[in-house]
Amino acid sequence: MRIGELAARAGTTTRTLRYYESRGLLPARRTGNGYRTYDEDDLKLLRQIRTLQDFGFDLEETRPFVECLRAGHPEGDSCPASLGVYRRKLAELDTLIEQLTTVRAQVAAQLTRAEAAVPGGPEPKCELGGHV
Amino acid sequence: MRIGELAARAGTTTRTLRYYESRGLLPARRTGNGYRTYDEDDLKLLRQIRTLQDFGFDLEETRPFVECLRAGHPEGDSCPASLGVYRRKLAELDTLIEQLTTVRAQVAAQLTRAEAAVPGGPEPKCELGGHV
DNA sequence: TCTTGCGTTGACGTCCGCGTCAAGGCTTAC
DNA sequence: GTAAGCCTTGACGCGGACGTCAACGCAAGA
Repeated sequence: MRIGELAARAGTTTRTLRYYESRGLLPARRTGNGYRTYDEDDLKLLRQIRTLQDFGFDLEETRPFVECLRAGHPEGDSCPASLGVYRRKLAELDTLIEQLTTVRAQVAAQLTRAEAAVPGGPEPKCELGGHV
Repeated sequence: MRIGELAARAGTTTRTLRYYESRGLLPARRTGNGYRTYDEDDLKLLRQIRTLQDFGFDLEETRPFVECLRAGHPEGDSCPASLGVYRRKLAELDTLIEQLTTVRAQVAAQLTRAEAAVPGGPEPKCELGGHV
């Protein structure tokens, strides 16, 4: 199949596929007239990449999975290198979630304090005891 | 004080201060020779910006806080607009944390599944019953 | 006087994953 | 024949918050 069809079947764009190729992630065979050609295996590789991208993996982080599939393994994560990426991503996510949770708490505290200092805030849920 | 001193006192760079000025966030007075001049109030504004930046606020999101201080209020969050930014940021953080938590769970599940399929993973904590 | 160390503006570089032309060639349907 | 719709490469744009020159001016101490 050609690039347009592959892109459509994977729910992405031709620009993206050419970008992946430029990164050496998804090289393409060529027909006589210079058109890129892909097969079902390429679609599988592409879907692996897209799934990981949707998870927030960097493109480079998808490379071990792609190479694993290309090496003939049934799944992209059937190789130790892929597992390593999983583990590093988990640690990264844990750190990030923890940081964001901390920030969230600080912002919430600031909001509470500021709301108390400026009672005339928008949308007071109800007037508790305050005779106006 | 001049730009270098202000940057040092706020723990940032002159480039950053010029950038803020270009965004209209922290305009500077000028001396006769064209040098930027700042006072203690500017330092306070700058610290407000930096604190919010450290929390992950976009530069534009710090603007209401800066304007609030410049309007003479004791704190950057003494104004309704600032409270609005707090609330939007909280909602944003909640959404983000939730998404990341979901992704984390999915990645963890993938890792568990893949580890089971490829038992020869690195660093087995201990050998349970497996005679080698 | 000369060097050092401030300051100035302007402009390009960075990172990442593409989007969006531009200018042209191939193929197919009408 | 020709128009539509695919393909090709190349190259600039974007967003955000600056970093990093370059080329210059101003000021103060040895």
